Amino acid sequence: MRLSDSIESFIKTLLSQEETEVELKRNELAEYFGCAPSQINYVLATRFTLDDGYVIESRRGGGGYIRIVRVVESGQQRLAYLINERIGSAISEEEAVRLIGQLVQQQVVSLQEGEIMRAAVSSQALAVPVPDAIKDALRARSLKSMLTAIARQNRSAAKG
Amino acid sequence: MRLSDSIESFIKTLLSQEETEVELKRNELAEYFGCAPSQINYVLATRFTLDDGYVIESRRGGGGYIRIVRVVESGQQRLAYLINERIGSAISEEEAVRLIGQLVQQQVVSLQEGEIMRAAVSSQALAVPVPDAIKDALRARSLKSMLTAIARQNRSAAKG
DNA sequence: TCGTTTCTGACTATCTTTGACCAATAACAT
DNA sequence: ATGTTATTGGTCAAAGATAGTCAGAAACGA
Repeated sequence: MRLSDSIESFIKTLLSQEETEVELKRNELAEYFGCAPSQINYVLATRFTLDDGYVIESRRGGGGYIRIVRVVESGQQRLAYLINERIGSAISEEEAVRLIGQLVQQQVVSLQEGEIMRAAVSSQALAVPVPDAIKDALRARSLKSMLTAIARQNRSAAKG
Repeated sequence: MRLSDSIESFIKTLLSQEETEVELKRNELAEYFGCAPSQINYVLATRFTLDDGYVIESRRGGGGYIRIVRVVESGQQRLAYLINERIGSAISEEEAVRLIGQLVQQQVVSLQEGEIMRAAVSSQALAVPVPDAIKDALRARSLKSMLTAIARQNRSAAKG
């Protein structure tokens, strides 16, 4: 078994016992596995991405840490569909507004939350000198990122 | 737990019991925590800034002191300040996250709304090939756009 | 073999803590 | 009143403690 796989399972084991998040020290973990600290970053970058349903938070300096939070839950099918399939890598403002409107309609998000998301992907928000293709990509990323945050919130709200 | 974190909680505990301000002696506090006096300044500078909603006053010499005052503003005032003065034309992810956290703390926006905004301005959301300077500009526009949407919602909610 | 994935190490970035030196104010002596 | 000294707090740069990045080597799989 590869080192990366070992580290991946190790972290997933920590996460699977009721825990939705785990905090660790990069150097300690590297020490434990007898590898370079940067190996930990590699594992996180390749197996604990947002698309995989994880969010990584970290802090440097004394008392630094890496926190891994599992965010995807199969219950939020609509959000999961939008995030993983529907939106893709680029989306126009019109499409985005339509999808957001549907979410409000279906009461997946509140009216105000819908307004916030609309604002974030509005052409006004993206009024900087970059090609339209990049704006569409930005819109897709922004939207998916927000929807993932919502899915994560719903999940922790459901838990308590 | 870090020393800074301990000192921060200590001060916040003093502030949280009905008290809107607290006065202390830098040297005594440093003595109590067994650290260099300048450590106190570090904690104040990093965790009790105006952005965090605090004002620091102090005096040197015999009977000198440091006073920490928690500032109270209405949600609309806070939003207006952020939109018109604080954010400006560019903002880093770290700063944005801090400001959003403060809004949640002050209950100007809900936790979920905060998460949505965080997601919108996250580096993951902005992971497209443009210079950092443009990302910071985008972030500022996006954030102000969202905050404006919130202010507008609040206004119409107050009226109708 | 060739392209992809894994792994490492040097270099960089960030956060914390300390200590030497500076500045302001109060207390005191005259 | 004025000058001197004691008593505070302020600043800043350096050291220490973590984590991040990236180019290239090594291993792997087709």
